[in-house]
Amino acid sequence: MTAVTKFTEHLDRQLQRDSGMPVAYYEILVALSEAPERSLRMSELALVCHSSRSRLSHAVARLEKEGWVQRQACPSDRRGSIAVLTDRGFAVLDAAAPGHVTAVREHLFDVLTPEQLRSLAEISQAIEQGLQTECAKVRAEMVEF
Amino acid sequence: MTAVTKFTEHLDRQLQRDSGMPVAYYEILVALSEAPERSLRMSELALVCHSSRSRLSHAVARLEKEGWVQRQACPSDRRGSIAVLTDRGFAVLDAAAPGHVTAVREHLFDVLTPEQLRSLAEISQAIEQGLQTECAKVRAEMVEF
DNA sequence: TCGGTCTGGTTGAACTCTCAACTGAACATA
DNA sequence: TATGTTCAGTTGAGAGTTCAACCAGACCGA
Repeated sequence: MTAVTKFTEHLDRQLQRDSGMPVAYYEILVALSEAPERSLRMSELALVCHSSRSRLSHAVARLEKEGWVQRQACPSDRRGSIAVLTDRGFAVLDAAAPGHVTAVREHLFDVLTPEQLRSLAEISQAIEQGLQTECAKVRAEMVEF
Repeated sequence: MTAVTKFTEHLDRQLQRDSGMPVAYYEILVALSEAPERSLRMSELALVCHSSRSRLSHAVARLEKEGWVQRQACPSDRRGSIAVLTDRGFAVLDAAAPGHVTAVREHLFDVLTPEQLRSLAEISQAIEQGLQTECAKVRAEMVEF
């Protein structure tokens, strides 16, 4: 846990300092930039970013105020709304990416052997699966009520 | 990162739901409970909890309002202040611990093989050391000014 | 002993996150 | 068509974190 918190804190500080945004917001921009048309429905975006609807809504509001993202109405479902990465947003992301990528490589990939990286991938997957079943359990409990 | 965020979110939610406190505060109580006299200077406590002074100050203020911790003046250094775990705080910790420990075992130790646990320990140490030198680098830069 | 600097700790403002409540649209069923 | 339920997303309040500014005590060289 110490390693993880130090690592994420380092990344967060780096990105905040150099690009004025927390990692969570950077990830939103990345997700949008990789999507077709640089746009995603809010719910999809929440899924991709492992974020709650509420959190994403607040975050996108901030990104929109910054002029990095725009919200559009969804034509097929009038409840929906679609977040689109603007050119300015793309430019900001483009400027932020190298520093972030370097930081990740420097403190994660460069300090581990290929063997350790393989092992870490397996470990992560095991933990994730363990929690997956947990989430299913919780959902099952919910249904009981 | 997905595994880590899901894992910590799960722990946080569990502790918040069952004991009304975030993991960060639980860790403060644990640190105090393990210290001699159940008390530590704020700076020591910050070190043990990997927390900034500011964060700890706010957190202890909240714990004090709850009646779980008390602040005392430090006799040897009049700048210092000492946080002491109260009996009520200890009782709360005692009640919170089993659930938290179970959650950690269930989703971390039980899903990994002994071999994977050993590997994870090594990996974590490597990452931490990599960041240690980084912190030293930053500190060195600071000195330049 | 006097200034300058460093250290321990606190504070307030700005920001992010969480949680619960809410709006409006879609869907199902009678 | 009316009614109840589910779904997508937003909102506001409350809580935690961060950052920078600050106070007061300790330390140190002249």
